[in-house]
Parts: sequence; structure tokens; C-alpha cells
Amino acid sequence: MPRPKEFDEAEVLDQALELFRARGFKHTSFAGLVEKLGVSRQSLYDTYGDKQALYQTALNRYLDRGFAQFRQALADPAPIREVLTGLFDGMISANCACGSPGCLMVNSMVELSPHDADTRALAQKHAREFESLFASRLARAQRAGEIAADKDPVALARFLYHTVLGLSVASRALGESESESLRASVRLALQVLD
Amino acid sequence: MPRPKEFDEAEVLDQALELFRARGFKHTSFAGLVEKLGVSRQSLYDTYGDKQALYQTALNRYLDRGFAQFRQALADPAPIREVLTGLFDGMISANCACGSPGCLMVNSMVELSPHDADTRALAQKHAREFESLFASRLARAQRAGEIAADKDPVALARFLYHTVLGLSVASRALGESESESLRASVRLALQVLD
DNA sequence: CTATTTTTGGAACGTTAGTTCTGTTATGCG
DNA sequence: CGCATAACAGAACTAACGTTCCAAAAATAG
Repeated sequence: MPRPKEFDEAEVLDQALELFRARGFKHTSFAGLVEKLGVSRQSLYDTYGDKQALYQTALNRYLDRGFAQFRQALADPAPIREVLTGLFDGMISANCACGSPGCLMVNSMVELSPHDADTRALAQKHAREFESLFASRLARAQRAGEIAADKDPVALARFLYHTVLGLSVASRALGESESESLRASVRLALQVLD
Repeated sequence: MPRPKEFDEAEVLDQALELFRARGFKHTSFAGLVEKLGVSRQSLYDTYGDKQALYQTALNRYLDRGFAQFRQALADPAPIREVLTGLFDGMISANCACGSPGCLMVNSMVELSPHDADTRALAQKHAREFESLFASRLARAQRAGEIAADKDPVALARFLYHTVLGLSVASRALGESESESLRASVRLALQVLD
């Protein structure tokens, strides 16, 4: 049997993910990856393929994780306003703590979507999935009488998704100091339910 | 006196701006600029300086123009909901028509803010200016009785700014097909005034 | 212990980027 | 008319990038 890897494949992938998240695809050099991850060029290539493959693997991992968290947060049977407040606050905490690199998917949407068809398709899928999960949870709340019957859950869901995009950009570009005003914005955004 | 330029300085700057807006800073090569603008490398360097200087000049031009439009739109004494609806619809039309490159400032915030201190400072200034203009216009509407007295104009302004960010990303990454749902989101967002 | 398979580090390759240098051309003033 | 000034075109340079090649090292299975 061969010599075993000297690094944890998943752990290194997460580190690469954080680098891509902080710096973007183009601004992250392979040499920088080698240095920060402590793994040799050759091993990176052997394990993950080239730079683009590494990026996509990391992005998919990020999406899977985020989507699972999102789904789980929405599964909470608590009142919808409470659930959504907690969900958004969690996003803000995750995105605004120390350095606030924003959401990797949102960053990819801005940096890569216009050029790369794969990323664009992934972004659209991401939007559809987030919106549809939002929408079904909102419809459930509506059936429970928490939301007025004349509201359109799909429109509300899209609005919430757009809100997520805005929060991600704000936290990335405006720094940690904004986290309190972001929370205030969330409270305002949730007025759409009233 | 010297030989005159064979191109319109402002016009070429606008073309460069559109290239940067569509492709981002890193993804726009100088060779690409030379080709698309139809101006020789040397003339570009002589006229605008290096790539980064060209970018910043274009960005400042873009900001000045957008800020003037924004200020003018807000000067409209019509009811605040009407004014804001028109403002956002204008933004969507400008950002979503054919190719939807999004807002150059928002794109810069995502691509460059974390690395470049100048861009970060510019982004923060951008946010402050937009928010303060929103806030003073909202305060005016509040004095006119169009908005309930217990609302905080500053918080509302920040929320609207975050909404702008989200709309820009959505229009850039999700394509023109989304323009209708973006308008719907604006209508929902403006419910914060009620 | 040996053989085999894979990691690993370093060197090297080809490409592309941004930038600069050279000389040439064209304009307008004296 | 020609001199000064600046624009232009193309080649050339330097650095960085992503990627691949190569030999040495290491660890397990037999």
C-alpha cells in the first residue's frame, strides 16, 4: 500500500475555501495556496486537480454545508419571524466575525458569473433552491395563520433572497463595524411579513 | 502646439468603464482594453496612467454620475413612495438591460475591498453618502407626514442601501430574466415605510 | 528486508500579464 | 517652412502565473 497523505484532505479543502472566500478566484494564486495550506503543489494537483477544479470542489462543499444549515434552520417549527430572525442573525454572525469575507457563492456570482457558464448555472440553481425553501416555509407559516393570506410566498421568498445578497456584500465590503446596522436591516426587512 | 489626440478622452474612459464593469478589474487585461477601445497601449498610458489609475478614474467618474442622478431623483418633491419606486425601477432598468453588468461600485466592493484600502475607503464613503442622502430625504418625508413618526430614518436608509446592494448582485448574476422579480422585491422592500 | 506505490520538494516550462523603451508620424506655432 | 511637442505603433522587457516534469524520500504489504 502507498504512503499515506500527510494532510487531512477535507481540512485542507476548507482552508483553500477560506482563502478563495477572502481573496476571490483570480486574486488567489496557486503559490499562495501552497504556502498557506502547507501542502506541496504536486500533492494539491494530485488530490484536487487544477486550480479551477479545487475552487469548484470547495464551492460545492460550501454550498452543501450552507444549504444543510439553511434547511435545518427553516425546519424549526417556531413562529416564522423568530425563525427568520435567528436565521439571518446567524448568517450575519458567520459572515461578519473577524474579517467578514462574505458568502463564497455571492462573491462567485459577482466575480465569475458573467464569464463562466458553470458558475452562472450554479448561481441560478442556488437562487432557485434558496427561494423555493424560503417559499415553502413561508407558505407553511401562512397556512398556520402567521402571515396574511393575501401575501405571495414566492415573492416574499425572492425578496428575502435578495436581502441575503445585500447583507453578504455589505458585510464583506463595509467591515465588522456594520454588523449592528445589518441586524437592524434584517428587522426592517422582516416587516414584509406584516 | 502638439498633435491632437485621435480619440475622445471621456468617451474612451466610458468604454473602459463598461469593460471593467462587465469583467471586473483582474479579469480585464490591458491587451483587451487596447483592442476594445481602439487606442494604442502607449496612448492609454500617456492619457490615464497605468491600469489601476485608469480603473480608479473610471470608478470615480461612474460614482460622480450615479451620485448626481441619485441626488436628482431624490430631489423630486413627489410622495416618497413614488420617488423611491421610480428610483429603484430606474436602477433596475439601468442595471438589468442587456447583459446586466451590475453596479461598478458594488462589483468593486466584492472584488477589491478586502485587499485594497483605497477601494475599501471609497466603498465606505459610498455607503455613507448614499445612506445620508436616503436618510435626509426620508426625514423630509417624515416631516411631511408621509412616514410614521416612530420610524428611524437612518435605519430605513441603511436598509434601502442594503437593498440596493442585493439588487445589483441579483441583476449581475441572475440575468435579465429576473428584472420582473426585482421590481416585485422593490415593492416589498418599500413596505418598510408603512 | 525488499519492492512498490505515492507523496513530496524543487526545478523548469510556456504563457500571459503589466509596463517600458524605441523610433516614427503628425500637428500647430513661430 | 521647420522646430517643438506630443501621439502613435511595435517590439521588448520583467515578473508572475498555472502547470508539468523529475528525482528523492517514505511508508506499507508481502
